[in-house]
Amino acid sequence: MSKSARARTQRNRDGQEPKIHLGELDNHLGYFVRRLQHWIFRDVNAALAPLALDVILYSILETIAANQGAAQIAIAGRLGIERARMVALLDELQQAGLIVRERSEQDRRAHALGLTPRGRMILKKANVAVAAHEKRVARRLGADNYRRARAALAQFETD
Amino acid sequence: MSKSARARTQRNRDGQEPKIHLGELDNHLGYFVRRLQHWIFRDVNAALAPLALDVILYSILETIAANQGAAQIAIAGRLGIERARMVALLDELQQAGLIVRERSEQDRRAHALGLTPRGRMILKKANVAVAAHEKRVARRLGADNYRRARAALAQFETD
DNA sequence: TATTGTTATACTCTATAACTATA
DNA sequence: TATAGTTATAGAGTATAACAATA
Repeated sequence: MSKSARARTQRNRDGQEPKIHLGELDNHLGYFVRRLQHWIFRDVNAALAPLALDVILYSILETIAANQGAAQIAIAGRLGIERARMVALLDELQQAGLIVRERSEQDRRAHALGLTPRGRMILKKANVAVAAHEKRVARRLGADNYRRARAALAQFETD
Repeated sequence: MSKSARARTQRNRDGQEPKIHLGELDNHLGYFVRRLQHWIFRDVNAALAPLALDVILYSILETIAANQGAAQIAIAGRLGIERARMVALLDELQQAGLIVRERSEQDRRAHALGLTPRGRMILKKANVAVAAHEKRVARRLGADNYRRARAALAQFETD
């Protein structure tokens, strides 16, 4: 190993950690997206924890609310959740008394999903918590950056 | 269930799936970030697969290259990887002959990480593949959106 | 006492395949 | 034959705790 390389394993003179550079990663949107996503994920989950929800359960509740009577596979497909995994997530929401699964009259293979009164009440509280989280994201990112990022990313459509 | 709710479990007249709305999710940066991150993750991993790498192994290689001689914990900390998980990832890179772990002369607990000649060669090819991926992201997002998103997100600093 | 690398464990997430009841 | 929901399983990712060597 070169002398300069060896030097980087040491602490600096002032006792600080040596600064780690990112190389090409600094030019890749994917790195920044992953870093932001990680922070957002933890912050929003902390915000939802008092309601016994996480961001996935919340997203399912909100999507059911916006599409009363939709089938499991439709909600799962829109949110990018495997239908096999959806089963356990809906079991959880149902056991918590937040949703109902009724057999669809049009297609008796399908379950028509809906919120219970309690589900609507919890969702309302969740939306308050998530709005507060969203403000933290905006403050953290800076108001202008937040607006620009949201505008830019909102136009991305998955296959 | 109401008649309108019941209607949404059906296909439309033209046989198309009924459109699923996102409700409040449409106002949350986190939803867009997650969606983009998912697409990027799959695309970059497909780009790196021919080199027997994924985006995590690539990120480690690139960061080692930019910080020759750094310790495992320093690289792991910068990339947000648990040091326990780092062990298996470095095992993989070492078995593939891409990196070396030398005992640090300054701190004999630590491993000084470095790339082998083969590691440098593979990393060079990986950076070509990732640059092509980055162009796909930019095209998919639109050149302006891509620039705005990168500029906005680059300023986000994790704790 | 604290830290680096390591091992082990448990939990979650993802991806598949197969089964049932319906279409 | 194909689809919606379900069950089961294997692999990957994440989070912890504990240990040996070293600081």
